[in-house]
Amino acid sequence: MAKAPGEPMSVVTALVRASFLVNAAYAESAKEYGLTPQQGQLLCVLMAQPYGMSELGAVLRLAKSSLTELVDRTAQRGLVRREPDPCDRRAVRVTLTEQGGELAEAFYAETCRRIDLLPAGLSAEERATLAALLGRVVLDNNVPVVFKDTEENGEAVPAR
Amino acid sequence: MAKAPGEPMSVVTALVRASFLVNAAYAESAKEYGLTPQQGQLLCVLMAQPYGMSELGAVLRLAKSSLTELVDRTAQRGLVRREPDPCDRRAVRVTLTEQGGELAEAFYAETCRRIDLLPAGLSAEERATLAALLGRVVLDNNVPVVFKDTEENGEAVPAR
DNA sequence: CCTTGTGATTCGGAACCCGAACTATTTTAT
DNA sequence: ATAAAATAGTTCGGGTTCCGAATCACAAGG
Repeated sequence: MAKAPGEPMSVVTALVRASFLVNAAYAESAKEYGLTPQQGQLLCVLMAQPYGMSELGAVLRLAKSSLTELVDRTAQRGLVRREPDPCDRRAVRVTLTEQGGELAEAFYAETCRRIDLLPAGLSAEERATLAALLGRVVLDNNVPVVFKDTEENGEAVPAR
Repeated sequence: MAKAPGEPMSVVTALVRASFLVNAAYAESAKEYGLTPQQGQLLCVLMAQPYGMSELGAVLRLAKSSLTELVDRTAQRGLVRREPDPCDRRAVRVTLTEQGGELAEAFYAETCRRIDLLPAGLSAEERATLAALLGRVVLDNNVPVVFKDTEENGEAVPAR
């Protein structure tokens, strides 16, 4: 049966509902920059380095055809471009254009700002604990780096 | 600049990447039941009670037209139905059919099982702490109940 | 040199998203 | 009591996203 109101939330429910919250903040941030969430995610992934399509598809967990079209649409806007792979004439590498790089940085910063507001009700120590635990879940499950980690996006967890 | 490998992950990055992880598990669970993630989410929300379209749209954070079509598709499959609102002839109420209720329960249980595996590398105490902190973030941000909370989905946080 | 495997694209089909406009009904103002 | 305004929900046009199968070009292996 459903829990009584005062009863604490399970970790499963907390993860699902937190995900819903983060998705909404991410989508709002993307919208502010005239991006769709998928385009925003593509730009964020490419901030680290150019990627081949196969690897990019693995990182984003998309079917090959889905990725081809996402890259098509994003390239159409001048934000990314396909470059020939010098080592393999079948392959292309996807990289940010100058315009795409600038938009990616701005979108990334705004997304960091918005997401950083979500745990505002926690103390610094609680934030650090949350980051440590959630970070371990992320690492344990080999989540690809769909969002880079820098000092600029919220204070880092103090070293142990 | 990017952090050194050993440096802890920020709470912002942890939230975004954890969200990616949860989304993937959710989508896999939906697929196993022949549902799309959106249909699964609709079913989960309706497990609690029937909803009017306006309230349902608010909970799911969808435009009115998006919800109309989502309900159309899900009703087409016999999983939900629209009922007239006895108090307001403009309004309809969306409720689960018997078939939809059964599928919702199965999908919900499987999703709980999958999500419950994600923090498997944490101790029971760490899970409780994660649930408490993430739960507070969820409550602080007024996240709608897009996923119900019962004793069955992972152990609850011990009472304080 | 031929066969197999890989990288990426194309295609058909479906789901999903939203804003504007519309219809029916309820609520509010006169 | 009637008209105007607001609300509930649907329709429509346009766009994004998803995927499996099929295809072509190229690389690797036999």
